[in-house]
Order: sequence, then C-alpha cells, then structure tokens
Amino acid sequence: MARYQVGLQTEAKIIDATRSLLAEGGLEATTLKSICERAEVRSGSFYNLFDSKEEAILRVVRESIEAVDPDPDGAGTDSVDDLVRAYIRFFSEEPQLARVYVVAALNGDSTGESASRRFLRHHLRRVERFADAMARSDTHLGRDEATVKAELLLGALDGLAFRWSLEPEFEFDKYALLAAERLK
Amino acid sequence: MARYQVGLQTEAKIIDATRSLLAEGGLEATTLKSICERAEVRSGSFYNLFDSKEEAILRVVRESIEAVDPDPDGAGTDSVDDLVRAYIRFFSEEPQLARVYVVAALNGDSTGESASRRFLRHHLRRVERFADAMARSDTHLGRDEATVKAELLLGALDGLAFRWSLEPEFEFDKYALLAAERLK
DNA sequence: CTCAAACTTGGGTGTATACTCAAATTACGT
DNA sequence: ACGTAATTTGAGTATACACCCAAGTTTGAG
Repeated sequence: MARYQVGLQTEAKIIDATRSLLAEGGLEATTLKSICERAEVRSGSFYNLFDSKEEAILRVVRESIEAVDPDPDGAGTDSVDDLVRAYIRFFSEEPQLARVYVVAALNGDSTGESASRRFLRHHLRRVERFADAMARSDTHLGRDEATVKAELLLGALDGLAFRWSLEPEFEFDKYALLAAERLK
Repeated sequence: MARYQVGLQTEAKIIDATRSLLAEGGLEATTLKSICERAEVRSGSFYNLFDSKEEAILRVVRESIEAVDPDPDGAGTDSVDDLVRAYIRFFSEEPQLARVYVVAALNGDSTGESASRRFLRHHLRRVERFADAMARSDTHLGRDEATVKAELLLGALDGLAFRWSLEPEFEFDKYALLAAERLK
C-alpha cells in the first residue's frame, strides 16, 4: 500500500493506464509491459504497490461494476425510468469504464476463475432492483412476473450495450429508451 | 491440407478439440498444448495440417457464425417467428457452438484484429434479414422503422444469449420468445 | 509390391509473459 | 538536517507460449 504522496500518484497512474488499456484493447492488450509503459513506471515500482497484475485489473473492473449502478443503498426509491436513465448516463459519460464493464462481463476465465461469477452476482442484484421498481409502479404485478420482466429488460439493455461496444456510433441511448418503453 | 484418410481424421480430432475448448474456457483455455492433448496429437502433426493456431480457431468460429443463421439464401421467405425460432433452436441443439458464438463475439482483438469487425458484418446482415421479415409482416412499416425494430429485437436476443452463457440454467428460450412477442 | 508423398514424432527455438530482488534514491515525520 | 522507511530502478528468473524441423513411419495410387 502506498504511504507517501509519490506512491499514491504512481498508484493512480497505474490504475489510469490499466483502465485505458482495458477499454482500448481488452485483457489481451493489458500486459504488465504495456501498463508500465503507459504509466511511465518500471515493473519493480508496480510490484511495490500491487501484489499482482490481477490486482490492478480487478480494481478497475470493480470500479466499472460499481459505476454502472450508483447509489446501491437507494434501493426502494428509484423508478424504472431512473434506473434506465442511470444506465444510459453511464455509457455516455463514462465510455471508458463502460467498455471495461462490457469487456469484463465477457471474459469468464481470464480474471481469476470467478470473474463471470462476480458479474452474475452483480447482475442478479440489478435484476432485483429493477424488479422492485417494476412492482412498485404496478401493484397488480406479482413478484415473479416483475423478476421476469426485469430479466427481460436488463438482458435487452446489456445486449444493446454489447452492440454499442462493437460499433461506438451505435445510438445506445435511443435504443435503450425504446427497449425500456416496450419492456417495462 | 489433408490428403489421406488419417490426415482427415486428425484434422477432425483437432477441430473437435478446438471447439470444445473454446466452448468450455474461451480463448484463454485454447492453447496449442491443450488442443494437442485433447486431440491426442503431437504439435508437429498439428502444423502439418494447419498453418497456425489461428486457423483452427477461425474455422470453428466461422462454423458457429454460419450455424446461428442457417439457410442464408432463403432470405425473403422467413417470418420473424421463423428467425427467432431458428435462433432458439441453435442454442438448445448446439449449445457448444452457441457458446463459441458468444465467446467469439466478445473477443475483439484476440482472433486477428478483425474478429469483432467480422462479427459486426454478420450482425448487420442478420439485422437486414430481420428487418425484411418485419416489413413483410407489416406493410405500414417503413424500411428505417423496420431496421430500428430489428436492431432492438436482435440486441435483446443477443443480450439474453449472453445472460445464458453466464448461467446455463437460464431459460433462454422462454425469455427469447417473450422478447420477440413484445418487440416484433 | 513399390515408392513417393503424406503423416507423425518429440526435442528444440525464440519470444513474451508475470514476477523478483538487491542496491540506489527519495520522501517526510521528528 | 537526520534517519528510517517508502519508493524506484533495471537486470535477472522462471515459465508458457506458438511454432519449427530432421528423422522416422504409414498410406495408398500405380
């Protein structure tokens, strides 16, 4: 752990380098060498602050997972529209983190064996939150039906997000709103 | 290229090994060593039949991309339901190829620089085909509107497919039908 | 049956990777 | 300013990877 100012700065440079590399070229491009070059740091410095390459990558991945779902304690107040808007905002305001999010979701094995397991847990939490919002807006809706609808909407949103990662010109926001309108 | 029977058999064993490895552990797990071990072949034999590891992987990826969209010449006759059913059938009858399909879609860089470009091209062809079917079933629908609807439905289907790849128990068929019903 | 060509073998090459460490330098509480 | 502990350096280690090749074995057309 960094204790001095310089150490904290180096840590930040390393995290920045890791994030941009993950966003640009996925795990493939995120080697120790490329991280150190971009961060302008020698490998010994890296290992003075991080136990492994994994650790740096995991920090960035966690950062992206948390960023997609802000205010996790606020559950019980957001509407479906709020949640969808937050998702859209994430993609337009944090495209780099958003790309990391998509990349992370897909690489099951690479980041420790449980990367996809972590992602699944995160997804299930999100489904619950969407289902809550749906049940709140329609009192006739049973819990199970709300969960099904939430899976459907989130599945669609994630698919559109993936589509956007294939082609950044894809109007993710437009399609996300359409999906929400028809599936909520 | 294989010329003798034994050569063809070895080729098949290598392709089978590559496919199952890709399905089980993605590109990460698909090393020359693991392919040769599973195919019960020495590396020299591999290189007698394939120019590179890439070639074997690409063959399997292409196989999966073609399998998801059968009868590509039949455009102009299928209904939206036909297309959705074909997609669902692919996932239930060829789960291994389906997993390769999802894995391939996600790994932009790894299989040559244009893996995601190839996937995008394939996706756009599919969008057109879905849009055709939609325009056919609803004569009031403009071409652009049909394309938008097709992107929406295919995005949702791909998202649900990804969801299934995270958790094989996920009832992909059920959700795919629901999505089609609401988005077609 | 013959023999050239296809196929197999398995050790060997070169390169990239993640990670280590002793020695030198720098930061900062006292 | 001093001294300790944090930080940096860069050469060095070990390992995994894709790929090569000379020497043998097997195949199958004529």
